[in-house]
Amino acid sequence: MLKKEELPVCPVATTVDLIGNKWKLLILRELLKGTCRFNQLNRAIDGISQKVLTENLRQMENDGIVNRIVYAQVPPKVEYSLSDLGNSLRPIIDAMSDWGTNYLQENQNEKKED
Amino acid sequence: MLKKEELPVCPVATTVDLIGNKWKLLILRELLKGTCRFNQLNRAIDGISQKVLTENLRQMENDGIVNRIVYAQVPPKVEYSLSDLGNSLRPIIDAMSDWGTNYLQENQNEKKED
DNA sequence: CGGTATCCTTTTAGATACTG
DNA sequence: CAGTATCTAAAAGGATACCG
Repeated sequence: MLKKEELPVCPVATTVDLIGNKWKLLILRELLKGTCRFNQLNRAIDGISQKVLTENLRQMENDGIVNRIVYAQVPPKVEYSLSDLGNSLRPIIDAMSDWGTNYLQENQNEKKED
Repeated sequence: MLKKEELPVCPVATTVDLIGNKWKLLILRELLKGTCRFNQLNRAIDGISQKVLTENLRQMENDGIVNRIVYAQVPPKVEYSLSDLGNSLRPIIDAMSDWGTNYLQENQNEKKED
């Protein structure tokens, strides 16, 4: 039996530990649109480097959020997609998208009034 | 933090720029429960240092998410609370809380089967 | 109590070159 | 194409001392 002390007690902290950083949230945004190849992700996520993208994808794969399929062909083809667990994160990204949309609108209105 | 003019057009990226890091998400979790004094926050957020807490609170204040009220008394009393903008982030933290709750339950079940 | 200031360590990220 | 390896720069965070 698992000791309670080994589990983070707070649900928010648990989620934050798994996806609470800039790059993972942006990777999620991209993969929620559908399966993606490595370079597609690299281009779609503004400012991310190959190294950082690789590192974060590996972590998400280890955490069971992302699936990685390697096609045995030349040139190589690797497809990334969300697992069921990854897909279940959609409401979080949706909430962020909704909030951001609203925020950008307000911001736009402010600029008009200037 | 990006200046307003530099904000990416993407709503998710916008939200991520404002609150997409570990400590801000945990500060939000705490302040969504209600007004809080500095040391209360410091104790409630596991592992955060005084310095990091101060820095993040200042940024959130500058971004219009957090209100800071200083009472002119000795010993000092400073209360932090969420602005309307800050409160409007609630659905995001709620979604993270819901997901985390589920994740912890699944994790618990898995361990029982071991 | 609620901070600042300073110094130092750790973590994260960028740049570049190379490879199956 | 999809990485890895290496080195460096920058950002984040910790420890400690001090203050109104």
